[in-house]
Amino acid sequence: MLSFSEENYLKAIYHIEKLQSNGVSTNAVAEKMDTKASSVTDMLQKLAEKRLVIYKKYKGALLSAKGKEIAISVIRKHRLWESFLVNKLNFSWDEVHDIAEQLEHIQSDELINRLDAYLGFPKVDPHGDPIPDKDGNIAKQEKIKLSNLKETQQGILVTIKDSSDDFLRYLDKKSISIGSTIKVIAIEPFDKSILVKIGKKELMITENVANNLLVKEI
Amino acid sequence: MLSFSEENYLKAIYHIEKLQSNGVSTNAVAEKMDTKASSVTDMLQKLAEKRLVIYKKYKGALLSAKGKEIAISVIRKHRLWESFLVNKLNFSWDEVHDIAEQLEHIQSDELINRLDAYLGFPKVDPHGDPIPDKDGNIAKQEKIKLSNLKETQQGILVTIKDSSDDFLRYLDKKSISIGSTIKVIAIEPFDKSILVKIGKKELMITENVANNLLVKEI
DNA sequence: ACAAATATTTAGTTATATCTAAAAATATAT
DNA sequence: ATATATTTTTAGATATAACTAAATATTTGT
Repeated sequence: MLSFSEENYLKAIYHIEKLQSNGVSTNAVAEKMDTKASSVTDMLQKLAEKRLVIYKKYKGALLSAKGKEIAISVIRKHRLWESFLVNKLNFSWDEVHDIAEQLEHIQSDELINRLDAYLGFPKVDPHGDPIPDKDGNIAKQEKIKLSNLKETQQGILVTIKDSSDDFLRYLDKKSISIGSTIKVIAIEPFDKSILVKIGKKELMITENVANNLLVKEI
Repeated sequence: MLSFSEENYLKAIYHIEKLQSNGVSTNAVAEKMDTKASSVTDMLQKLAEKRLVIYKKYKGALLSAKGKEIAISVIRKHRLWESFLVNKLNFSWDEVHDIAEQLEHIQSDELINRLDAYLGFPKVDPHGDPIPDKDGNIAKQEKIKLSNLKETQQGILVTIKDSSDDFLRYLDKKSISIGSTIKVIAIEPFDKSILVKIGKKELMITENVANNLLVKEI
């Protein structure tokens, strides 16, 4: 059985792999895990020994099939627990991350499969991210950045890329949440800021904000 | 913040304290935790340093007010999670212990209080044990051993003292479960075995079994 | 009361997961 | 292409929570 720490490393590597197709660098993992590069090297060596990553000195790491399977199972647990917290315990979607970070390490396949059933086999979590099924299959999502929409197009907000507290608070203040329908009214050519309509209100957002809002086009 | 291990020690000491009013011995803790006496000594010294137990060399340990508070909060979490697993996810009450042992260490007051509300503020868990409230108050339960009942008396099974797998399987096979109404038909003077009636069936149980079934007299 | 048995503690070891500082490899820039 | 900068690894240290073996304290039985 793996430690919390090992599971967290596998999860981090998985997420980084999805962004860059090449090997995952020590530094990238260190940044994601908020730890030191030397600690990452130690852990990569250990995970390589356990055949969970393929690791070449100075060349970074990639998940093995087994490592990927474990990473996905942790992500499945994380997203199902987030769904539980929001849908059953009425947390708001920006409060649940830290608790789900703990719950994702609970070991019991039976538990997580029953939780899945109890929630009605949800396809996406409260942030709009897809929930892997029992066999590790993940439904592909057509998500594009809000900044890729053209004037008059609209989308449903499905994912927040930057999940820093500051950004989550900003969204909350502006009443922007997962599921919101957002229409692009006008794009300012000078700084790419965007005038959008959310519900009945019009709002100006920066390009940076628009890059961190992923929508499903409708 | 305390480690899982520290929390488990506090919980073990709490349970042992309830049985013997004097100081909790190193050996008693070692047996309960399935570890070595020397490991217990190490931990008691650490917990004493953190003012969570009062510890005197060779004299055993007692929980401080703070230590007791933490122990009770862990027990509250354990019992609420067991209630969730049984009442919402349809686990049977003999399957939930190991999962609850993990869930009891999740850190979030908000989570546990919302879970409590979601479950309807239950007073007892699926084993019949009382659930401490948010402030650490535990309702007293009038529980007596089935072996203390006299002929013709009856009780509702509220707690299983011995929770070994073998015993739980025995009870399952005999269809004895928390909430069962048990009537004492006759007591054999020779070996104190008891003829009981559970539902419509009569059944002979040994004194040992009767000592491990705690009932609320009705 | 004292020897034997039992319980407890101490000392020293191991494994995990982290860190800092220094060394080594790789990438970059002129 | 070579010096400089960056990245990565190694070596050595720390903290936690276990363990074993040996030492010490307490309890028990005669």
